[in-house]
Amino acid sequence: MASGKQIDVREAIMKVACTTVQMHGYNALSFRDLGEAVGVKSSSVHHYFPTKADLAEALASRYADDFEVMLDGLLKDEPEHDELMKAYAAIYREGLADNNRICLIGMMNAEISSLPQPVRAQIERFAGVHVKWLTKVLKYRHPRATPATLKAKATAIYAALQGAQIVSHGFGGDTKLFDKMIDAYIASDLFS
Amino acid sequence: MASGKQIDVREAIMKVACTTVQMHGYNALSFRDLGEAVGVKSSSVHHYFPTKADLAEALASRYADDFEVMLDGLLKDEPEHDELMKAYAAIYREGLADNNRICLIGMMNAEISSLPQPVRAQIERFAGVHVKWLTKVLKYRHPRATPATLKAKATAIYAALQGAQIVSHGFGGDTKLFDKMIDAYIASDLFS
DNA sequence: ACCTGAACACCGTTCAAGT
DNA sequence: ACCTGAACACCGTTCAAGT
Repeated sequence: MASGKQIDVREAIMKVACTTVQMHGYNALSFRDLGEAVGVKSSSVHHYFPTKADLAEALASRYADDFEVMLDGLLKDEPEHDELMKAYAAIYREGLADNNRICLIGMMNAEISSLPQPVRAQIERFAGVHVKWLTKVLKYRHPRATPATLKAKATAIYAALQGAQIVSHGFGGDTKLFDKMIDAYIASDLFS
Repeated sequence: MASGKQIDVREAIMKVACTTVQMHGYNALSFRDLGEAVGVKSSSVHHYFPTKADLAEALASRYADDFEVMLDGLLKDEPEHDELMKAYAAIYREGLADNNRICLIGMMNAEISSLPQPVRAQIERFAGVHVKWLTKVLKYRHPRATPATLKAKATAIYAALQGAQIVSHGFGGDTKLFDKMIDAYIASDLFS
């Protein structure tokens, strides 16, 4: 049987809130707009998320969870290194192509000063998930490289993609610009 | 003789506003706080900058101007390529080390949806200044490379630095993290 | 449990009024 | 020219009151 209505509303709030933050940012997110979008008053939104920070924490936590599953899924078919890296870059590209959305955590990185500690913990966890995954992928390519070297490169790749996405976001979600950056990353061996 | 008081107030507003946006973002910038910081009421701030967007445009425009001068200044002594790139990366590092500030335009890239066209034009001009300068630097190294290849690499370097800075910003302005990313960029030949 | 309206101190903006 | 207070519709948040 289907879940109660309260879960639907909570779920609807999170969906709208996530895409809104990805498009416009945490500070541009309004509880009144959020309520209107899901058909309740802003005071009802507070019933599910007592404060805006609580909502941000829930969004960041689930976003990290989803990426952990998604990234592991990419490894299932044991694809080649270059295909894996292209698939990873494609994730960032898809956000831009769909209403000029950027990574939720990329946006939160910029707005970090507005976000309290529990949200920051999720932001760091998200980065950890990405760096761990990229380190794993790089290790197959460079089995004799030191863990520190692999991790540094993984972190650099993560940052480079966040940067390519945010700069492209500033240019109206220009996917052609994004593609050129990715090609240049590949040409410089940053991805290999 | 010294300039009139109106210039001092206008100048003070811009200085405080610039660092505030670099630290907290455009959407976190308040005309009331701004007035309090410079000793006037918020309605007086509107006398110098009719709207918040006008202030943002003035900030972005001057920021682009300042970088144009600063970057050209780096070429004056005709330093070696590697030194130039390290000097370029050091600019981003300095912001992080000073109250976890990020590039004004990097922050505006994230908050682009809150910014009207005149501000976006300055954001694009700023990116143009950086890409043009980086292309020039890269051309000395690769005199036979095509303009398109050089520009693509220059754009990728610009985005990679923006990303390294924003991710480090999310980690409390962690300059050690930033340095590791830069080292990985250098190791992968992204900067050469 | 879920929702609401009213209140509070905030926000950008406008404007008539001061000097 | 420069500054102000008051008003407007917004904002997150709280809370007593409903069902």
